[in-house]
Amino acid sequence: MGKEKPDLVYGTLDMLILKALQHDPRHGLGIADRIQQMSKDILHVEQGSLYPALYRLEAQGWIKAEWGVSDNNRRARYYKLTAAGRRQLAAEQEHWSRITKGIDFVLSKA
Amino acid sequence: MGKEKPDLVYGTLDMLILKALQHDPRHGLGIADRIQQMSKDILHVEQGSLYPALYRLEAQGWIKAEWGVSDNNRRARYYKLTAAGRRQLAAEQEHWSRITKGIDFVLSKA
DNA sequence: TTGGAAACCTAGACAGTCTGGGTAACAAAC
DNA sequence: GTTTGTTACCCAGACTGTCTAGGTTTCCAA
Repeated sequence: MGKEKPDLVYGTLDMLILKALQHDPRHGLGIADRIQQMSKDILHVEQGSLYPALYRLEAQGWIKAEWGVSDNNRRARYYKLTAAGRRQLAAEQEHWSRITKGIDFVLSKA
Repeated sequence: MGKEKPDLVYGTLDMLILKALQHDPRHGLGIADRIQQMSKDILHVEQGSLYPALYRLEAQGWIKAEWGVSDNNRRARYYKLTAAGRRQLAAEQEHWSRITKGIDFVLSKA
């Protein structure tokens, strides 16, 4: 009943998507599934967050899209990481680890 | 030049404020200073984020305000944690650690 | 008496997420 | 061969939290 907190941290989705594409290209729902799986089912990505994020990332030139066919024989848009995307991923990880370190300093005060 | 990433993670401010009030009451700017200091200067809280957050927290009944006088002899609004606020802090820390664990699972994949 | 700093406050813009819709295409069941 | 379910994509609108950029009042020091 209570309003549950989201299972995502605002502002981290772009980073997670880039990470999910690190090795192979994937289509939208495949990316969401992969994030959920990699996070051991802790994180969950809604479609209404996913697609806007993908457009953002594509507009920034961090991923590139191409139409293809999914395992289930349906048309699907495959995204793959660009070189700039790789750099961006590194930068975002860097930033994330820095800030979470700050938060953890605060939280760990007795 | 480049648009710097914020030195705060969206959605964590409430938790940080509650944490900063854990032991003693403090006034607004004092809370911001304390967060910055506890985080070893990694985090920084803007006034335009701080005050709205304080009203939110007060409206939720997690903190309680009282007018007082600051060290510098200026009038200041001192906030202190309520019992509900303490519970809330615990819940938010729990949630934070759960979600960041998920994110770290994702990021740590080779 | 002017200036700076401490402390508070607010409006408006903005970004990212979520809810809740929707379409199209294929597969399987009947 | 039509219905039903699933996969995959898409979008509008609401909402939340943060930031920018203003502002006021009060105190202290030059």
